[in-house]
Amino acid sequence: MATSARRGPYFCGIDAAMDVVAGKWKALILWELHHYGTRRFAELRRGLPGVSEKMLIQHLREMEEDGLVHREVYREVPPKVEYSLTEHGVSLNAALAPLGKWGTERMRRIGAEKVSVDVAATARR
Amino acid sequence: MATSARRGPYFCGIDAAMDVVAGKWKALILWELHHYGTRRFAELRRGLPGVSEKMLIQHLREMEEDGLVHREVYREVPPKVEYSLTEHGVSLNAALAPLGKWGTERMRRIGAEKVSVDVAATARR
DNA sequence: AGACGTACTTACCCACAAGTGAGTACCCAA
DNA sequence: TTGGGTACTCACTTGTGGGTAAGTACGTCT
Repeated sequence: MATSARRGPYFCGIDAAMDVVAGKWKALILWELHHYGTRRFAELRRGLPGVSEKMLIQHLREMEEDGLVHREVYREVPPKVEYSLTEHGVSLNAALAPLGKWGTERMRRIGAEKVSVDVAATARR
Repeated sequence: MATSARRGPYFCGIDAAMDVVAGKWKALILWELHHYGTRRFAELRRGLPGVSEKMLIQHLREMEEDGLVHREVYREVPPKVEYSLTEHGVSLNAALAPLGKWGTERMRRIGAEKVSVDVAATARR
């Protein structure tokens, strides 16, 4: 089956961290979960404009395997699943903060634009 | 021609930073250049066991385009090219430090091993 | 009765990141 | 004269990350 579980050997810590964050949407998922604390599948899908259901699930599963997110299933009539960050997910998110700051600075430098839909969500925090 | 130059639109700062760091060897190149200050092409190749010449050059060129590394050519009999970090490269590397720390911690947790050759190369200087 | 919402799974496809291997032009040491 | 070192370029191939679209099982809304 596809991806995940490289689990080293790594060249260094950054390599190990990147292995876990690599994937088009993982950093965003991390950020969403950190921001909202806990989110349902469909909420995440709506929060990440452009993500496909396949990739969302795949990434969530990998991040669960890597111990970054917690998956809570409620056996209810309309299915309900809640995702949240584990302590490792939280600490990873914290470790990503300086990188995010650098990236924001870079966006300012090169005059890159933001994805519009996200702006609303970001502006509210 | 291949890669590079996505230049947004980005979802957020992390997205923008990842765009620049994405690539199998970029973080390692960053680390090497930061560690040694300035390195020649062949030195980098030897310092990153397993990298192909094609990828090394490709990544170096992209990082140069992104304003992370400086390329100094000496028009000498045996060609000589020196690579070093720009101030943006240095600051990016600094922003990656917490991530590296997190990754190292994760390696300890899951008991991942390091690539051996790198250890020797690092120890030697 | 049909559309829509929940949370997925499965199959198929393609673009591109990355690997392989050879070639270039020049010089030096054995 | 063969081999190795400098720093690349170019053509070809492969692996896979990610996209698209459909199906599933159940329930409510209109």
